[in-house]
Amino acid sequence: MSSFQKRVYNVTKRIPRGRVATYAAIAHKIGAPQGARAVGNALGKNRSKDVPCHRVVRSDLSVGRYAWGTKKKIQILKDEGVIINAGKVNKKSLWRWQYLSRRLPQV
DNA sequence: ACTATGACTCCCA
DNA sequence: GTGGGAGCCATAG
Repeated sequence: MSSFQKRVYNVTKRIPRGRVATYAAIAHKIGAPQGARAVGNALGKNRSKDVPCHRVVRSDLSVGRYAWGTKKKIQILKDEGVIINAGKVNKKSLWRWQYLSRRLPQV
């Protein structure tokens, strides 16, 4: 596994249940601010349950793709409490990295 | 080394 | 809101 993939997975693992992050935000977080597409490639290869790749969405807040289907991705997110309207996740569900060391803000 | 591909994004009409 | 086009960068072949 490449070091790029490791970085993507490590950051993705830190997204809490009930929150989402964007491909672009992850790319930026790992020091590749233009690498959103590469992040998608890396996540697309993951099949491990340890990496909650269903919590990664597009910048426009539409859900995006998923190895087991978009339907499944939406279903899991809803189960986790993420509100989805007209195919887009609620802004309030966006994970903000700067809150990492604080208590989870109310959604 | 080079080309093609894609779980993306931005910009403009 | 929508659709097309270009730019982007890690991978695969």
